[in-house]
Amino acid sequence: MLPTLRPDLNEHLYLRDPQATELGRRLLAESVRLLDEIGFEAFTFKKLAVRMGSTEASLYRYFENKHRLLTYLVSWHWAWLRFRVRVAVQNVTDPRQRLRQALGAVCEASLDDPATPDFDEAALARVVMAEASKAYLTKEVDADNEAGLFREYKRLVADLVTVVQAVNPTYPYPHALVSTLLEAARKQPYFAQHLPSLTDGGNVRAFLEHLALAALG
Amino acid sequence: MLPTLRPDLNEHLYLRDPQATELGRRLLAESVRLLDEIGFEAFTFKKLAVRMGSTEASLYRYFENKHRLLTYLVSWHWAWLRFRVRVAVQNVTDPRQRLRQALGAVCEASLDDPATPDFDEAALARVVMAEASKAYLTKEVDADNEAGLFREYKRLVADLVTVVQAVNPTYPYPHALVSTLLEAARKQPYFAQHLPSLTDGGNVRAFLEHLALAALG
DNA sequence: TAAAAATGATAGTATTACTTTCATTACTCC
DNA sequence: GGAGTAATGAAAGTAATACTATCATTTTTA
Repeated sequence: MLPTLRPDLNEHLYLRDPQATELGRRLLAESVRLLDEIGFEAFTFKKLAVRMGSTEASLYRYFENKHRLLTYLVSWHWAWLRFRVRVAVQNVTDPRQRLRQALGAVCEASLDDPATPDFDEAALARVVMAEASKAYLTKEVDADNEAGLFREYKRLVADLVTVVQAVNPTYPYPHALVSTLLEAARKQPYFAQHLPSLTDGGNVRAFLEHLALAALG
Repeated sequence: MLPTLRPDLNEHLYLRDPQATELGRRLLAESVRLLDEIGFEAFTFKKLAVRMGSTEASLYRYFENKHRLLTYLVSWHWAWLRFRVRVAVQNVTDPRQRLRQALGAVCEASLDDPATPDFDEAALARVVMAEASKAYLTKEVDADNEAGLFREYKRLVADLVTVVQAVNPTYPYPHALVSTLLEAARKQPYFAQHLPSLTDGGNVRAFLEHLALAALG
């Protein structure tokens, strides 16, 4: 999906557009695999360079640091998910059904798209599950936000808010509900895998649907 | 509250019990302030040692690394919060009212306890808000869980699950609901401060109460 | 008061997170 | 086709991080 969707991500996310060159595209694809394997803390540009047969210096020409790269990858995921949500709700008129469809898309974000064999979207979804919150849980959050680095996430939330508001225009916490649902869609599968006593073993989609529809009355 | 509550935290969290010595207690108190000021990524034992007038080597005798220290502090917060939840619901018999009281305690976790002037609980609550998820979002999550490092959080969830189940024993997702509410209780104020378009500016407690009671029917 | 435990001082290592410089290769536009 | 420009690679260097080790000194305790 990455090579075909090609969303216009905020240019402050990178130093040189990684989608514009072969090395940049390999950087993106390989970094997802490496992040998935060893996690953000152990990830370094040196390790990535060795793996790619490139050099540290070359990779630093694309991204200021690994945190920016993570924010870039996560933003891409949000852009891709927003697209999937749009597709899922199109041609559906009933507001509740639209909400159900949207939540379905949000929960199925971990499936790989076979149309893009060189890009492992399931791996990216796992990376997002484990690392996405590290993109904004930093002391630089306000500066990064000012620079527009979280635009894709905000857009996704805004889209989902309209879906929620169509169900109940008087509900007083649509933004909080949507961000809570999105966080839960990523945290609950993580808990199911690693801290099972924090969840109920299974159907995250059913949980979110029930929660959202109950909240909206 | 730290000096008075003194919960028995899992001994794998530390190398030497920091509550047992004066240096250990200063380590805890100062690390909270430093984490609050500069964040987990910039935090080092060297900086903390300089600030405390101690040495790096001495601090490394208490905690294996800064990640363990963070997990320790966060565990302490959960133990403290669990205590507050217990106090908040005691003598309340109506299940719904018990749930409201419990959520109130969860949302007011950021208030300082004036009984402990040397320990800044409001700062710890801010640290928990910004850093707590980094305690378990690592590649070591399974090993750490095996070692019991997340016991306090699980206990808090378990306590809240009983409160939830008293309201509606047939609700199918009590653990998922509780962990979602707890995450939201920390994320929503963070969003309100740094990413306001992801929330609805304000009453997190009212949002959580409405959400929980709606879900439980 | 002697033994044991805790702390401090100092030094050392491997790795991380970059930056710099310069040579080489590749692309591009006239 | 050749000149100029941009991208990459190779190599080296730096400051900070995340520790560990050793040994002397202070503090605690029995």
